[in-house]
Amino acid sequence: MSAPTHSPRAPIPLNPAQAEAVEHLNGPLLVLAGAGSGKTRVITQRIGRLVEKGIPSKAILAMTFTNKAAGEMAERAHAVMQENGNGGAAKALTVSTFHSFGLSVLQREQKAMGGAFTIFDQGDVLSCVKEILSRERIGKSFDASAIVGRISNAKNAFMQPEDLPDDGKDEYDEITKIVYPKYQAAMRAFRAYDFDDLVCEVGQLWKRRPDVLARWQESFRYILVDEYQDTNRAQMEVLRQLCAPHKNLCVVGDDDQAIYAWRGADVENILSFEEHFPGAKVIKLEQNYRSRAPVLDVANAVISKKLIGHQKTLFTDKPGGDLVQVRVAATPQMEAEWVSKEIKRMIRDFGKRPKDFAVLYRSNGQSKDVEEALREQMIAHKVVGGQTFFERKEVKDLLSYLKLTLNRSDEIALRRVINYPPRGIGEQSVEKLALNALGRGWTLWQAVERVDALDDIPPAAREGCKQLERVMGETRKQLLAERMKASDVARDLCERVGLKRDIEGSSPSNNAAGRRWGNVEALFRTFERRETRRGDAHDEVGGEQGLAGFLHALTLQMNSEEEATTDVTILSTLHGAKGLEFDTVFLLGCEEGLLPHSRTLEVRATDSTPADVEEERRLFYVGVTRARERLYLSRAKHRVSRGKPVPRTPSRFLLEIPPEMVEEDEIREELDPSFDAMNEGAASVLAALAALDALK
DNA sequence: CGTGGCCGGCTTTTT
DNA sequence: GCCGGCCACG
Repeated sequence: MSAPTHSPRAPIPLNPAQAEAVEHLNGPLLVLAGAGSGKTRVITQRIGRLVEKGIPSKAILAMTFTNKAAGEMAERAHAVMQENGNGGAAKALTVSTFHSFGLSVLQREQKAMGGAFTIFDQGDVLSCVKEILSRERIGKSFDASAIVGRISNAKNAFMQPEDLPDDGKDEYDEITKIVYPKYQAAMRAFRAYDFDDLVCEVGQLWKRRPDVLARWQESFRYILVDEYQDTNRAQMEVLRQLCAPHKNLCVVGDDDQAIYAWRGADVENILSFEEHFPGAKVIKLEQNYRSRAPVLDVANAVISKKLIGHQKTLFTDKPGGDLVQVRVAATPQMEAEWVSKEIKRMIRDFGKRPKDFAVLYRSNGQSKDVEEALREQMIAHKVVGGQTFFERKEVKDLLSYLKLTLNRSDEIALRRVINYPPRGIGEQSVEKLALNALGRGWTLWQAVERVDALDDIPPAAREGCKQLERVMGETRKQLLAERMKASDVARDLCERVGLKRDIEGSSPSNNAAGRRWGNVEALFRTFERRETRRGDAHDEVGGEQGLAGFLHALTLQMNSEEEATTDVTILSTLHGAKGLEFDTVFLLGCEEGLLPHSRTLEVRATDSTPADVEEERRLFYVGVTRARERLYLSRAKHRVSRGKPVPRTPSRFLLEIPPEMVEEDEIREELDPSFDAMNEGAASVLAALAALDALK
């Protein structure tokens, strides 16, 4: 992570607004913290202050949005306590995301009910809904992911199946009204929770069981929430429940940085905080400690055009700074090439390091050209986000076997591996098993186990079922009875099902086989790393609990392969860059259709969230405010989409910036022979465009 | 039942 | 231009 949001300024005293926020300890408090205004510092100082005042740190709960943010905040809070001489209290502090907090509540409360449960990721949820659609024989050609989106929206709004209106606005509302209850029933039968459940099932549980709620209210008497603008209705309800008796809720956020409405976040939470929590105090932090004036001017210019929300204007007392640079390239390839050369130049001429730079863009697909160009210039870099490792087929397959070992009701995991590697249980046989299960009230796994009691299963499939049952039985024994380490269990399992053999046999090349098996081995290593790390004594490593805990953690932090990557240039989407800051920021693709993205410009029937161009504006704002010293905004004049070259127009946000605030220039073509190969693609695009023009 | 090839569609952001 | 789904064949 290359975001030391604090280091050089730690000794600077709090400004009056910050101090007020730190000292206001009791009752609801809303801190409207502009970008770079020291909000994390306010939260951590406030935690330190609470502890100084004698509040036991175990009664304090700090909520963040991402795992990364949680880790950072815990670290900084510990540092503050250390400074205050309360280092001993640090361990008992709880800093977690809403999702992992929800998980631990459900885990603790359901221990009595016994048994492991599974967390479904997007892919699992999608399979589940597809399964329901086909089982229910609901017409045809519904977009399952659109339905998933609507269900998720309902959950985010803290709505149960019966809370959905009978008269939906469109056919997707209607189909969702039918599917949602069936989906919930299936999830409970599978002993599975989806991401949204981790929050709203807690709210539902507390609603049903005031006695349980009372216990949690007693254990957490001071709540702090970061990035409050990104919370959804369900999260707000959970907070409201938790704070009901003491009202000690401090939320920090910035409505100008609300960029997750598409995922159910409700800006109303921060806009109406004072209504939700009567008597709330509101404090605005407007002094920016991060960026030079020219960067801030652009940020203010963009955000002042917004239509709703709390008005804030950031200011700085840092003098000087370079004018914001706007660059226009012929193609995205040339844009990327220019970025890489500019970074190289600044490293060479000004002693900058790779980590001083970030390249930001709207969508993951834009990273490819930049990666290539940076590789060409030999600049160390890292692409954040862009789901990768845990999405790989072979990784998901192995994880499914392990999930199934712990929770044999997990039908999605079972379906994934029931015939992988092939063991004679084809699609027809799976459907027969499922039908039998349905008719007899068994789970699918029970149908596999009791295949002898079924008469319409072909012999090959019958054998396959017995084989699978044997494999799973042995694995379960190793894990539960012998309490073997997860890494060893996983290795044995692969051996038993012949995973390596299958990968080698089914891969197109030796190379591909090596890579795929390498992914499996990487997963082994991930297990081993956790087993050896075990600094936190309360985490069991072996056996059922150890594996279950680890699988949950893996699902909740899919893409954080947290390796201390230090001195590298960061490539990230704008969403992924929130909360980070860099010396120099390149914001690529400032074009209509990309930023704002075309998906928000043209509405589609399957959309589950109303498109909002204002959110794109805030996204642009987030990108701009990541820069400390220098900011570059760039765009390409032509881009290839769907195989065809398309002329591009500058982003409306670019046009809204007063011209005197920026310096604009064309990126001129370099006569560097080593780039001939790269420019070939660009040249052919230009040639095609010329041909197109000639036709007209 | 399993495999390979062909055709078609489309492409945001993530706990 | 790429990936994924579908169909036909072995």
